[in-house]
Amino acid sequence: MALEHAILVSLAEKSASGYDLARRFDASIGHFWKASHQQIYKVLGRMEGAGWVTSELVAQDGRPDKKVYVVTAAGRDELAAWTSRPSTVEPTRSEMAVKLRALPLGDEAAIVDDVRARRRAHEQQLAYYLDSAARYYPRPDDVTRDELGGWLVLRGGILAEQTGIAWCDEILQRLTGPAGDER
Amino acid sequence: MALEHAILVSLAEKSASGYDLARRFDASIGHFWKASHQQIYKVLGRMEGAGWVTSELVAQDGRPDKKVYVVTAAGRDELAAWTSRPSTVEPTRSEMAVKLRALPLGDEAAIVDDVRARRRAHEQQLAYYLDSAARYYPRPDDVTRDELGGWLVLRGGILAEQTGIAWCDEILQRLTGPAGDER
DNA sequence: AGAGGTTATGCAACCTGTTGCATAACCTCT
DNA sequence: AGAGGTTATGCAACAGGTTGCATAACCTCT
Repeated sequence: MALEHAILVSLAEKSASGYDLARRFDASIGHFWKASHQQIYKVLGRMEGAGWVTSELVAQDGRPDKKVYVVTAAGRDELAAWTSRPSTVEPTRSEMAVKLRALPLGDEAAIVDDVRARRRAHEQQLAYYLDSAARYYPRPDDVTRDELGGWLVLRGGILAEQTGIAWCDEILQRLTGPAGDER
Repeated sequence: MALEHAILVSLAEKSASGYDLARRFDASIGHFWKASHQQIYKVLGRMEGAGWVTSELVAQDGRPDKKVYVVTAAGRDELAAWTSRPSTVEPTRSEMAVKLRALPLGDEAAIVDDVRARRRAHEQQLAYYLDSAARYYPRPDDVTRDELGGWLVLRGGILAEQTGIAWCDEILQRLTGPAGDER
């Protein structure tokens, strides 16, 4: 129910083709709302049917034609209306939590490896976010009104990754002991 | 791909009917893996077909019969095998993040209200977790091997809720100013 | 000319989960 | 006897998303 709106936000910033959107979702917005190109094409079709966007075929040289989507007035209205509706809390789904509960029934060494892998993933993502923050928002106190949303989203990402790392550390300490953080 | 395993874990702790499981999912495990009763019944049927569980009709007095599910050896094998497979990172989906990016295009007052509501929800959930921690794990350093998983999951919940509150506070401070945390 | 990569769009089949509804046994309260 | 609540199981239709595949224009490298 919200991929539509994530696409509207992205298109409102800059009109784009399905392919462009898929790449943007791989890079920035996608860190907080994943979508495959198939899903994006499908939803774009639905959105065009609803009159939220219009498309225009653009010929390019050196590469195939593309279909550029532009947000309509109705699309902007829908986006505004959506922001004024209370958001639904997305259900938590933590595979890690289920695995932890399965500890006495499963392969503890493999679970420890899995936690280590998750910790590495969190660290990598955190490094990426910190780099983005330093690059795009060098002076956080001076962010403009237009940049504010992006900055706050990035802050949320940073906080979440740091928390993920802290949780993994607590788990590893309990499972491998005080000397278990070697390697 | 993991509701099956959440159910196996729950059934391994204690055999139960679909109805019992639905209530457990409302209470404890469900905080980390939501499931409706319809979905639980559907999956239980599939699991019985796969031979992971068997069911037995149990007559009760004062209430309708129930179908009690018991984990089989194959079910335990599957659970063990699952724990040794690396977990897939569940895609992040933050409606809040999308709304923040839509700030200049939407209804800012409504978004602020929404953040406040989320903050309250996080606080409520945190209070619930802290209460559970005090009640079931009064001495965290002494948790037994069997309790360890449950304790670590609860810790993850506590950390996540605290982070959620911290993020909301950052957002509110930026959107309503230093005096905006009244009420 | 052919192989392999990038840009670009899309369909079909499938899986998971949600929403809404139906059924039924049994209890308590009026 | 009837209304309303709890316990208990389940189906059908739909929505959202994933996986796998197909197509095609165009580029560069061999």
